[in-house]
Amino acid sequence: MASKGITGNASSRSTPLSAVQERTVGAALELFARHGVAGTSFQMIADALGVTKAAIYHQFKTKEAIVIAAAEDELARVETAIEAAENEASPALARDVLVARIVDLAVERRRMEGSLLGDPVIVSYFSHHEPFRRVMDRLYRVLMGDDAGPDGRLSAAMLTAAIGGAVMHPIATELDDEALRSQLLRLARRFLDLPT
Amino acid sequence: MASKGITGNASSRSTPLSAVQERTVGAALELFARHGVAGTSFQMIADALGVTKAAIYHQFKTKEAIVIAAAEDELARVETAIEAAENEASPALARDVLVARIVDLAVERRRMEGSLLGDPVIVSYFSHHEPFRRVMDRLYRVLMGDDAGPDGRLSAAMLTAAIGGAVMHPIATELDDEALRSQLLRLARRFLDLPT
DNA sequence: GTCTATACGCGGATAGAC
DNA sequence: GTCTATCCGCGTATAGAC
Repeated sequence: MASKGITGNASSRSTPLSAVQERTVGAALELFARHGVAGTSFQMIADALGVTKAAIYHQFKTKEAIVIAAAEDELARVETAIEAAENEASPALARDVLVARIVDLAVERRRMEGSLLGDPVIVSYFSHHEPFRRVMDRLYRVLMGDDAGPDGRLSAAMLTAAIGGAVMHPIATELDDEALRSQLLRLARRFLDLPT
Repeated sequence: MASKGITGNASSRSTPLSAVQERTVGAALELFARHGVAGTSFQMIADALGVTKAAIYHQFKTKEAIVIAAAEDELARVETAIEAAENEASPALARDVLVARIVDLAVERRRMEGSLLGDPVIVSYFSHHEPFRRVMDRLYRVLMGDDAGPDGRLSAAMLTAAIGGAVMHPIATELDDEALRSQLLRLARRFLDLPT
């Protein structure tokens, strides 16, 4: 669950992370999920890793750097899903696969999605982050087809927001993973006008 | 924009707020929008109001209390929208009105929605908050009809998450209010299977 | 890379006078 | 209700040894 198999050549990351850094980001991610980004301190991350704060400063110069690395880590997961979809035989199949994988991802990582996507730091960072935009572009192209107008991008944003937002919604708290997954999949497909 | 006309009898708030408290919440809300909940300190709120921290502590015993009051303020806006919808002549009309008003609300308050809905404090507070659940129930009843199965609630959650999430999505940053509004309305109606 | 030690500032919160 | 003053703790960050 921590840091294997996310990377590959998928990562549109500024600087590749060392193994130690990956561990740090993994620990941070788990803490972000429980306490929120702002609610997670260097001290907590250090404790979780069994090292001192100073040790972490060696890998990341600021807390923001960790947050961004974590966000890029999550983005890489999405990229991996997109790549899997793009390798499908037909556009229709690609779309099916992608929707399913996005839903899986969101459910599996329910706690992270919220803390990260909601964080002001991340939002502003990603809004002028080229790699992020490219990922969103690929995403919406698979989802909406090449012929999607300029509005396609917002549709994709809305769908991902819907999925990401729904899993962290208070209402979803009561549902177990399986129920949540099947419901989301059904609703997402309806949003895309696919047969349910 | 600050504190008029939101209340009425709509407010399912624990304790009604005094005029001073309303001012404080208004200022807090604006700061939350810009800096996030965690990024907003008592000091900042005090500065915005031109008073000292201690003065604020007289109105709210903890920072959490302010956050909750702010969230309830936003919730009251939703309630007002629901009430307006419920007063419509037909269920179909009610649904149309509600969708439109929810979209309006989200666009108008794009910055708040995100900071608040994403905040861990709010999420956990609302998840066992009866008034909030009642509001969501009324919401989904208007949107989905009385005959909505047990899944109706999640559908409503997903729709509101979709709208709320889309407005704070990095992609939406580039759109002006009017474009965002019309796009969201179109997509939301499609989600509900309404004629576009 | 990791440690100990230390600094600095700020945020949350309280006491008590006006 | 608002002020001044003050406490405490924690988060961020750096220096310098191992």
